[in-house]
Amino acid sequence: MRRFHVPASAKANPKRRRRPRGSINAADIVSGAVEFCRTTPVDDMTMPQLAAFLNVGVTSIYWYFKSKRELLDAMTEDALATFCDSMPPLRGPGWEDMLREFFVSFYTLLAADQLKCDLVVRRISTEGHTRAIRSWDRAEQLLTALADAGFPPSLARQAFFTLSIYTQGFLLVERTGRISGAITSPPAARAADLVTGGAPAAPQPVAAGSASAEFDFGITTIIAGLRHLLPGDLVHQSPVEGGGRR
Amino acid sequence: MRRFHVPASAKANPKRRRRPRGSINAADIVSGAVEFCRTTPVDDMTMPQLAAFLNVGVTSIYWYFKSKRELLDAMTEDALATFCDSMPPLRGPGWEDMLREFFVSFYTLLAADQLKCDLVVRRISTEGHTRAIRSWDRAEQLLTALADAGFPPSLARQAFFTLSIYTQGFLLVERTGRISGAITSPPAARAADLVTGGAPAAPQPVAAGSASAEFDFGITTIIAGLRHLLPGDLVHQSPVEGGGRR
DNA sequence: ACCTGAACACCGTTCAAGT
DNA sequence: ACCTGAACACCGTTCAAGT
Repeated sequence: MRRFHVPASAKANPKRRRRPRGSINAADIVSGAVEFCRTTPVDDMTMPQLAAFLNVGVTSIYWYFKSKRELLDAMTEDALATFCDSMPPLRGPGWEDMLREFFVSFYTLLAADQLKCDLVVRRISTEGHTRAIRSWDRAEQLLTALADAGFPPSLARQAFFTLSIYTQGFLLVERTGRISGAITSPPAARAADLVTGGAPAAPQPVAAGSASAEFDFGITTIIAGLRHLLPGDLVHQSPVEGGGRR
Repeated sequence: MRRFHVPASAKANPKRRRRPRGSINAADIVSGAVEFCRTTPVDDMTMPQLAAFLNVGVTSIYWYFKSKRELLDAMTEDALATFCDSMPPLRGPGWEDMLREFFVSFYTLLAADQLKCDLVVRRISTEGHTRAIRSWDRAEQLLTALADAGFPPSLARQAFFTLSIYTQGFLLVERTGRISGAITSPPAARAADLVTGGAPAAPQPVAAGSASAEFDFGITTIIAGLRHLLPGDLVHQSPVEGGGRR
């Protein structure tokens, strides 16, 4: 008997009343979106969903961000800032420990935070390479330390780049693995299985500890390889005994 | 004066006439989709767009694939098969050259084919690790060769895994870099630049040759690191003499 | 059995107001 | 100036036929 049909999905929460003028701002939207993504993967975040979560009209978001892309960029900026802040200071006694600790922190921090991982890793590769380091003092310190250890600057940058790619690759592979978790098609499992190498033993559910052990293996291997490229080529001037370098 | 308004977008090409019974099949759809993606990135492929390209009703696709996901899986299966076929046989005289050639081919093949890269790299990480190799004979050959060279099986698998992660990481970073190419917001360029390490000199347009040189650096470094883990530890049998653990 | 347009619930974004 | 619902063009998918 009703005259016009309003589909349930179309009318955003009818209880909500018009908000007063200054009741939201860009920062609130970003932090709200971050909070929303503690529950839902960023890729599934939707403007209407976010608006409902924030208790605003969808259109209001567009007053502060002219597109979803721009909002995501702001979230990324945010994630990047807190990520950089939470990276511990460098402290290894030698360049090898410094490198290892840096990238282990890098990995650990992002592996523990799904949203930060999605945002930061996705963004990281997006910019030019050379000027990248300049904007992050911790990274620049690392390069300086490598230079002090005897690496020519271009070698130091390549070393950093290699470790960075490996770490990002590890995170990305872990992430996409998590997402598409259980693949639907059992008949398609033939060529589908590929390259990925081979985890220790666990067939499917890779334990957190084991993933980290696998990560460490790569870092250790790369650092061992870098040792060879040191111009002085002292390699590791006594076998192991001392527990390694100095 | 027309009685009903049909929006232009809604009526799929009006010239097209109903197709006869057996005029399409799953294989045609997959190969058509692959052809379509020579022009458009997979991520932008749309069911209506694909249908128009194939000159079928959208719904017809759903007769053969019950979802877009399933179609993409079929395309991936396809890409994986031709990718495996085009991997050249192993031939390096030693394990080091074999590893290097394998992963350089891996990289080169996928770097040259946007679609294959998107599909294969995305899929690769999706499956369990251990059984992955078993399904690809070339990979299994490699592991056998590593075993012959003296690597214990679990070490061989970890070595393979590390190189694989690095290669995938490199491809992914290159790919996402290409996609979001020119970022919209110049003011956001601050913390946005991060980690990525530092390409030789080119500010933005990374030359193909330079990317490949960067890739090679990482492969070489990792292989050099692996040399140290050989149990016999002949390393390069002079400077280090005793070598390390055991 | 195979092919199809209309329709549905959703999305990102814009328009044209309301305050 | 800031907040808003209605509307638009699109998407993936399903329905209810047509042949």
